[in-house]
Amino acid sequence: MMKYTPQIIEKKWQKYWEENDSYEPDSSHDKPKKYILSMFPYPSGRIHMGHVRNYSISDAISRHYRKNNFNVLHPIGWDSFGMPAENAAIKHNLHPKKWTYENIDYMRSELSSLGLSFSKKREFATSDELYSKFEQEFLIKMFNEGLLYQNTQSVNWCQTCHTVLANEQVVDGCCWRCDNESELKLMPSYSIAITKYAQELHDDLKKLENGWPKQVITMQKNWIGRSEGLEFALEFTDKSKELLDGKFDSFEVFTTRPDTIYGVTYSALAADHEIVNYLIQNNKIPQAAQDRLLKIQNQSERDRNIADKEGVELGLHVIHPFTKEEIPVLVANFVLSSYGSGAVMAVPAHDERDFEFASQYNLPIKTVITPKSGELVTDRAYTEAGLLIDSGEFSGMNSTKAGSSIIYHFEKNSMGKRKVNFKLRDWGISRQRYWGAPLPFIKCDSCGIVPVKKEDLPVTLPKDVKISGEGNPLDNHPTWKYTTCPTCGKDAVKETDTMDTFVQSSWYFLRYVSENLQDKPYNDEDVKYWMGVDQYVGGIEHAILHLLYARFFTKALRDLGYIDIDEPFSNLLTQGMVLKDGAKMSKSKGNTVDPSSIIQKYGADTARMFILFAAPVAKELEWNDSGVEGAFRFIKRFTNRAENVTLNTLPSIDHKSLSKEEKLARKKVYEALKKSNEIYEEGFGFNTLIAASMEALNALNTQSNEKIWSEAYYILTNILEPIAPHICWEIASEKFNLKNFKKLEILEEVFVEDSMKLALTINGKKRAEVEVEKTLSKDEILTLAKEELSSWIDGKNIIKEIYVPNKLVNIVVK
RNA sequence: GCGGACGUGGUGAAAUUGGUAUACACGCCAGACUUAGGAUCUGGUGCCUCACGGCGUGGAGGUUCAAGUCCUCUCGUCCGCACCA
Repeated sequence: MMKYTPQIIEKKWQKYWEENDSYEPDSSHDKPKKYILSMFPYPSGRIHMGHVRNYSISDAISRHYRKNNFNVLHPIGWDSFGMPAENAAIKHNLHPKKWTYENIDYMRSELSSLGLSFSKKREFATSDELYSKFEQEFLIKMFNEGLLYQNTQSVNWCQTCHTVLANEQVVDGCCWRCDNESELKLMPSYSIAITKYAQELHDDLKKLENGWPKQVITMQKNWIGRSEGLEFALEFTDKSKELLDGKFDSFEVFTTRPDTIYGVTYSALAADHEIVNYLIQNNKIPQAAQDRLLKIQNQSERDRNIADKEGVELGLHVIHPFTKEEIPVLVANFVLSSYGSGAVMAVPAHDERDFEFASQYNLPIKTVITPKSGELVTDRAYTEAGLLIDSGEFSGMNSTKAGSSIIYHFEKNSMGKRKVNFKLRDWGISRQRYWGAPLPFIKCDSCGIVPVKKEDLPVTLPKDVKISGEGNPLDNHPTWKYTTCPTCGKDAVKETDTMDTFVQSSWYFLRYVSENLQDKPYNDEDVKYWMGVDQYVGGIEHAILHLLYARFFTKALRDLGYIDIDEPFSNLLTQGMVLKDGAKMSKSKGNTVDPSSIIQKYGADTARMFILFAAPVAKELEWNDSGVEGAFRFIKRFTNRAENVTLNTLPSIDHKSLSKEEKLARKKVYEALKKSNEIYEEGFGFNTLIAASMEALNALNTQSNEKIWSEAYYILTNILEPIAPHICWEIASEKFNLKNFKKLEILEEVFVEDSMKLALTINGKKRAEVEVEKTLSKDEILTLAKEELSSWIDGKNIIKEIYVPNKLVNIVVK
């Protein structure tokens, strides 16, 4: 009897795969390819169950396609820049680089204990200087093409730590490390002009509809926030122009509801609109109003979101473009300067915010849209479409038609134009950090910002660095930043900001397509062959940021002439979280399960099988120790029964001559094979594939035909190999010399049966079951059914008789 | 508030085109083997009922010979966005 000893056989096969380079892709491009990618890990120190789930899924997919004769690329690497390394440096006085690369070594060994079929020769870390070199080349190109720029913008700043905080590092308005309140500060920083691609990023979501989860597409759509409308200028009255010293004649507003334009009763500006700033700087409004404006200006985004509506009168008026009435201009705290033109036309009768604001400040409310049917309500804003009233020549039109007519009118008379606006903002990539990729620019007093010369790349981090948590370590370094200007040769300083780590993860999938080239990031032929990623697997938490940035980078690199694809990830699978006791596993909650201890106790195959069996891949997975035991027991049983295999090849079997049990066993085995072909095409239902395999083993146990056992293991070790590779390699090599690891044909004959089971139902309710020969006619079957069901029919009228072949008979009685 | 997803046994979950609800597993119960069992094997297990039978996929209606599946309304849970004009 084969004894199941995962600790021994798993080591054995891992060593074998390593020594034979079993999972390196072919360098030739002859075969059809599959690029299977799991989101690369941050080397935090140890792997967690989320990693196990992620890589178990991508590994199963990779192994499946490899056996089906695809050339498979399934790489792994490390997203290795980032703040935890600096925090470790502060806390434990470790150099970030040492901490990071030691973590990588440890996690690499943890991952290999899972038996993952990674293409290891392409492994790299994003903190490798070579990777930075190519990335810096991309960034310089972006800079030269105007896709990367520097400006001064408002950032989250911690006064205590003297550093900029990323949005996600501000927790409840406070610095996540020192807990002091974070504030907004104007600082020079680098931004990538992702907004130039807003339209394409929006439009190309259509191309992903079949390959990406709907939810992710929706989230990206919302984030990009495309909206169509009308942009036009509101002109000041002469008196107001005078107040503004003739500096401003008008300002632009944007609306998605041009049909409501006759309902405009006031206009609102953002608190930091340039006109408002002019009024403040030139002392044109009372001190009290200025104070309130400054207060609103300095409010953090978070405070602003929860604040009540607040307005400040400016004493300015504009002229309504149609009615020529004078309407007041105010500052409203809910108007954002970062969206549209930072100013709105306000229609209180048909916009909730405008209504609330108008009620609060006693501004007029003028109804111009009525519902097509039903009563018009006036105690709140009516925001639906309807019919226009009191709207001059547009009265009587419906909203949609009026909207386009009004835009047409504006365009014809050069008063305004159709406009598309996006919520998406440019991507600020400056971080005042040490452990990040340096920005390859030099600041020169005479020449401004100058890219580092190509031959001087990469710009690398200094090794000797003091990381105290205060200030920017690169800026504080005694010598690092001093250099000379590449253009004029005068003294200059290097840029001391480093890049957001999302820059590295925006193109790592391109680096994998070639094997560690030293002189360029990748070969063009390799990109052509391997891209796009056929299956991307990762957590839903990256639904917006990473996936949007990577999509953008792909398009930008395309336009810069580097690559020739539009979208990087053809298919996306977002796995669910791993929970314990109903909550996400986390150290602070103390509900973690360490993958390594599970592997030690049960083996990697058990861990992998449990995690794929316990829930559908996209759903949350509740960790359950008894469930793990169940997976372990199945693998043990599967191993023990292998003793019934006596033939070392696929036997030929005369199906017709088999007993009922034997036929059923074969059918279950081939059903599992069929399932295994289906799930990789659609849905990745590993849970049902494993269930089908369990059913097959249960059915096999009811008979003892050696041929059937041998055939079954020939097939089952093949289809379970992607899930539990070690034990399947062990059994398949022992019994079949691994000859069964290839595409297997489905024998349709095992599904052909001469009899069928029929449910006998009365009014749709199952009352009996019969097994009948398939040769019986419909009438014979109905007669038989009525006999079987006589006790239910007697004394009643039969109204209808329905026979569905292979399924049921339904007799309708009254 | 807006948008999306989802509600099936004690638990995780199955269920082609509408066609036998609860596959598979966990747990539980009983038995076998055993010095022992938290190992292994066998059988049972939706709920109510002694039984006949009845009821069952969040709830209420509807379509249909037939509804977990389709339609309408409703309740609940989760997720995302959240003053974007």
